[in-house]
Amino acid sequence: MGKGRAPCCDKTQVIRGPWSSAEDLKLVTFIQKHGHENWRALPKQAGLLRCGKSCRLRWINYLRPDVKRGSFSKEEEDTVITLHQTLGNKWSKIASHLPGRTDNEIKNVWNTHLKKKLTLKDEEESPNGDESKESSSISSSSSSSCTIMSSGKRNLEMELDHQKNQGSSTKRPRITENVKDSSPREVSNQCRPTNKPKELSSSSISSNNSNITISSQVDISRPEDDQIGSLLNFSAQYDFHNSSEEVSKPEEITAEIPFESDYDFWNMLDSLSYFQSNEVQLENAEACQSSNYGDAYSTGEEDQNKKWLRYLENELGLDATKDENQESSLNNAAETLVPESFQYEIPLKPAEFQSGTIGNFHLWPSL
DNA sequence: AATGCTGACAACCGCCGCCAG
DNA sequence: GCTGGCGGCGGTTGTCAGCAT
Repeated sequence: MGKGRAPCCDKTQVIRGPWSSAEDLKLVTFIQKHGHENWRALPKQAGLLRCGKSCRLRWINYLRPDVKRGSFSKEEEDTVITLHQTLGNKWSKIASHLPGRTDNEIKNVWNTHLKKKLTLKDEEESPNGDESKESSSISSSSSSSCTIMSSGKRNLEMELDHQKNQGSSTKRPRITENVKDSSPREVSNQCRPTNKPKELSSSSISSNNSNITISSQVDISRPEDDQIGSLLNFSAQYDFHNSSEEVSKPEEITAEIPFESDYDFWNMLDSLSYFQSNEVQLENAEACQSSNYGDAYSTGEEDQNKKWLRYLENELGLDATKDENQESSLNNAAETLVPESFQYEIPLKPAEFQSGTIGNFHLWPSL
């Protein structure tokens, strides 16, 4: 009534910007337990000082267990290009054809990579400077683009291959040496283009598994960066396969933990000294592995949850083995894992992350 | 070594469509 | 049929790592 649309949330009462691992932990834990029937109410219920939309985006684009991360394969890129010709900027529709890929990710890939490639190709194909060429290839649903694409596609594929061999090969995952925070940028390093993309797929035991295959995307060259990703594999107690509806009914637990493809990953973890020195982490890693084969689930759901939560803590670097402070911090963190309590506070200024700690929490192991 | 540029991507913003009341 | 709330979508921005100079 003359008021206009009410804002989705009070901007002054919510945290904005990159998500901390503590927030991720809260969100994942809450959704795992309660699902996400009401995004607007979720932040308050989960003890998060975030906008519901922000929670939703964070979950869908990053925390959701079936999100496939890492560089796009040539097939995926081709699929995006093809679908974009017919669907235009309907990223969500395009994403629906690429299991595990989010609309945001596809949009980013298109805007930063594919669009330029197509433009370059078109210019090469039509050096006469036909003004229509660019729009025909880039424009969303132009039917005329099919002609150009059909002729340019082979070149595009070659170029994509070339680019993979050159561009991606020189890319390095971003180093978290001096961790400012646990923002997605650091966490997402797990799947940045690596110098051995082929190895990634070959290391996957279940790359053709239509089920969750996030693990196959893990950049094994930086296993320590895969903390969130791997924990989310493990956290997939529900059948997350059905995208956004996956956790709406928490009671439908399938106890499915698609972790098998991480065998090499865990072997690599074993070879890392700092992990070797961390008994808790190894213990939980082993528990995680055994859980994959169903062993751990014989101990009951509560034990599963505890194991998962402890694993979660370690994956997030909430290392309890260092000293008493950190141990008590772990206890505090564990409390936060029980959604009923919602006892600890998130608010953490970015500066607090500079030393790699959040308050008492040890974020990442220093290398 | 320092600086600037570029690419990549997470996150935000605002609009739209659906749906319940 | 109207209204408001909510989820979803697409466009845009901000930030930072890596690279080039």
